[in-house]
Amino acid sequence: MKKSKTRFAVLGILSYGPMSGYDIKKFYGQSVAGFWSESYGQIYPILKRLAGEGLATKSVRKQEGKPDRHIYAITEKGREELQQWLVEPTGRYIGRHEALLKLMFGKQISVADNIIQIKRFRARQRNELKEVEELKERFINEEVDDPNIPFWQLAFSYGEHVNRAYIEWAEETLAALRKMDDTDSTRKEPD
Amino acid sequence: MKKSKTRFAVLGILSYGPMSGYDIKKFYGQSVAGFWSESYGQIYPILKRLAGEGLATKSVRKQEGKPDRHIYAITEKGREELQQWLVEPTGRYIGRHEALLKLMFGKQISVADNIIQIKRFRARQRNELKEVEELKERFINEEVDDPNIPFWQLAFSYGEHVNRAYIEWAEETLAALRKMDDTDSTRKEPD
DNA sequence: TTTGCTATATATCAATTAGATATATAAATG
DNA sequence: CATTTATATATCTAATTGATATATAGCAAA
Repeated sequence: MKKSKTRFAVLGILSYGPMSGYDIKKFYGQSVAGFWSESYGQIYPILKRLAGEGLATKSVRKQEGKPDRHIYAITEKGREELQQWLVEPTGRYIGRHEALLKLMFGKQISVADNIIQIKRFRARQRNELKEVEELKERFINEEVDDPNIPFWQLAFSYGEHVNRAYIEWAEETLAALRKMDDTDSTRKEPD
Repeated sequence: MKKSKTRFAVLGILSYGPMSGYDIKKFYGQSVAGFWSESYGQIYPILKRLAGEGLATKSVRKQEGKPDRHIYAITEKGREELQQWLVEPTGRYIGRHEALLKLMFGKQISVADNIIQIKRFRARQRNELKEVEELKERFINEEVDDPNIPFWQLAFSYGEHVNRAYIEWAEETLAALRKMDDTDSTRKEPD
């Protein structure tokens, strides 16, 4: 059977403190944007399941105007299961960068079109890099006093390394593409 | 509605020449191992669908002892749809490296255990790097004369850049972890 | 001032993807 | 002689993604 990573992504966040599904989604859309993500479609069912299994407890905080907040807190049993997972070896991970897939079929389009795609890729990763750098700064200087910060910094550093690698590769790839002879292309020139 | 990347991963491979589902799976498990993957669970249904939509044609080659080979070939219509997709802008991609997720909850385990995990990560990526380098060499020297090789080389180069970034990050992370004070850890020392 | 956007919140659904397994034969390995 | 690896197609469950539904409030622009 397959093992859900989301289950532990949720349990892990709860180790930071009691939270709602909305909070969890926000965390994975802001703080670690770029190197992890989760969707409501899994968060809410998993929170229910965790509560059912005694790995988390649920409490409801009523609010006026807005929907009630369903707050989940990790239990001792939950923390133990989390720790057990944390020390387990990790399986192989294969990413799926669409830009790279497209490049593999680059011969089907013009060199110019390939260049456009790689430039788009570079632009995106430059932007992601900028965001990670800002995030990193934000946690160094002002704000928040959280014992998990040292580990988040390691994650930000990951984002920096990987995005820099993407950008460097894009530069090299652009240079290589510019040297390519367009007559190779299978694609028909527009009439 | 969501857009399947596998559909184009299959169509794209068929642009290299007629192939069976088995061949396609083999390609995504060998040649570009590490930066793309596909499963039978999608390949076979998609091949059928592509044939149904006139984007590919099917022919059966009988074999003795072994199952028949169902060979699919891309049609002109299929090539056009592929090219259209190739020039489309690409959506944002967020990877999910389990090792990184685990690190975010690193405070829940001992520094020593965190180090073990990062070492495992480094070992894996070192291995992946070695494999990419070998693959790259193999296509430079001997073997195969395929017009798509220049594009595969760009993909191999991607693998080198990214894996090197992973490894460098792991080194830095190990250094940072070794400086960390273990008394922070929430985890109880074994009795 | 009303329209649209953003934020707060929970929740569900269909489509996509991952990973394992079933079936069957031949060749290679120990 | 037994087991593993390779050839092949095919299917199934579970996990994941991405969009949408529902409902209220605050804010800014047209």
